[in-house]
Parts: sequence; structure tokens; C-alpha cells
Amino acid sequence: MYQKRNTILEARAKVLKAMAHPSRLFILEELEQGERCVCDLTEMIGADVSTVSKHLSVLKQAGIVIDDKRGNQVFYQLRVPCILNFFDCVESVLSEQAKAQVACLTPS
Amino acid sequence: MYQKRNTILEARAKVLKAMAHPSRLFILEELEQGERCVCDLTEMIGADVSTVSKHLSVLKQAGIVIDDKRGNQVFYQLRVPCILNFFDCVESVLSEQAKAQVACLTPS
DNA sequence: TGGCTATTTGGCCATAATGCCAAACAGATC
DNA sequence: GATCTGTTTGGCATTATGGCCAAATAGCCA
Repeated sequence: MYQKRNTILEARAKVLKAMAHPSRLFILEELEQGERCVCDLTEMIGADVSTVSKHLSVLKQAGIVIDDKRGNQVFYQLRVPCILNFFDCVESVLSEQAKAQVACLTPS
Repeated sequence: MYQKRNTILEARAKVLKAMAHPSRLFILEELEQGERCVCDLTEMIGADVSTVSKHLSVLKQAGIVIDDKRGNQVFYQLRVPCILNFFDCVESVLSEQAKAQVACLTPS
């Protein structure tokens, strides 16, 4: 039973881990607008193509994006768009942090 | 402008990274039920106390939990409960994966 | 076929994350 | 103060991650 729960937690952790990188979050936000080829994303991110390709492969392996080869380029798109709803919540973590920091700096 | 966007993405990535570990997800689920002391969590997780303490410190630094020392024990609780809404979506990633796998194995 | 573009893969290095043990620290109790 | 319990911190070994370069692969077009 515990084993089963752990398996689920590991699967979830993998998905989160796949998202937990600035460039990969950037990619997800871009894909929210529509599909993008590797070359587009590479130019926007400003890293080596191989680096971007590896980020995309991480997202793909996690099941978050899918790829579609057309001609000699590969287009990626979101497979599970709801992924992005989460950020409202992440933002609230961040704004809590900000509030706490202000409270810390404000002489009471 | 790009700089600003990157700062935001880095902040979000930190929150996700903090969550992206099975034991830390376990902790978050437990805390959803209510506050827990380090000793409780340690027993449930079955790792060294120091390990669990470090996981908690990761969550705390990310702003996801807060701690409250009472007597000689420390109780942790969720600071941003909405964090858990996300898992419906993560589950849909996982079920998509499962579907794809089945489709792969099924002779067409 | 040869050359061109787009993408992925392998190799390597630097850095970060994980987990344990041991030691330090904090609070309670005697 | 001495000691016990609960928690955190430091140190270390192991493993994973991120990024670049170089090489391999795939599709196009002449």
C-alpha cells in the first residue's frame, strides 16, 4: 500500500521536476500560444540548440509536450495545457514570500 | 524586459523544484490534513531525521510551508494550500502517458 | 550523390541535489 | 548542572543536472 503511494508520488515528482527549470517554463509559456519549432525556441532562449533540444526532450519524456516532425523541422506543442493553471498558485507562493519580506523590513 | 521575465521564471522554477521530490510531495499531502511535527513525518517517511529536516527546510525556503516551534518540537503547516490543486492536472499528464502506452502496445 | 539546414546524441566538465552519520543546539525535566 | 528528547547543521560520498562543443542523423534540394 505504501509502495503504491510512493510510486504515485515518484511519478508526480517526475512531472514537477521536468517543469522545474526557467528555460523549460519559458518553453511551456511559449507553447501555450501555439506550437513552436526548435529553432524558434532556441533563438528566443539564446542557448545552444543542443541545450534547448535536451530541455524539450525532458518535457517530452515527462509527457507534457508532444513533437511533430514536418519537413526537416520539429514542432512541439503542449499535450496537457492545464499545466499552466498552476502558475496562479505558484504566484501566490511568491507573493506570500514578498509580503513576508516586506513585513520583515518594516519596523513595527 | 527579457531580464524581468527571466527573473519571474527563475522564481517559479524554484517553487516547482522544491516540490519535485517524492518525500516532499508526501509531506505536502500530509500537511494538507493538518500540521505535523518533524518526528511524525520522519516516522512516516522512514528516512533519517536529518534527511526529513532538510526536506522541510527546502519547502520552507521555497515559501510553501511555515514552521512553529512548540516545546521541543517543531510543527510544520502549509502556507499556500492551493499548491495541491495542481495535482489534478499532474494526474492528467500521467493518465495521458498511460493512454499513450496502451495505444503503443495495442496492435492496430 | 553532395551539400545544406534542422535536430538529436555523446562526451565532458562544473555544479547541485540526496542521503547518511556525527555533532551541535534547544527545550524540558530532574 | 546533567540528561533526555527533538531538531538542525556540517561533512562527505554518490548521483543527477545543465551547458557547451563536436559528431551523428534526418530531410530537403540541386
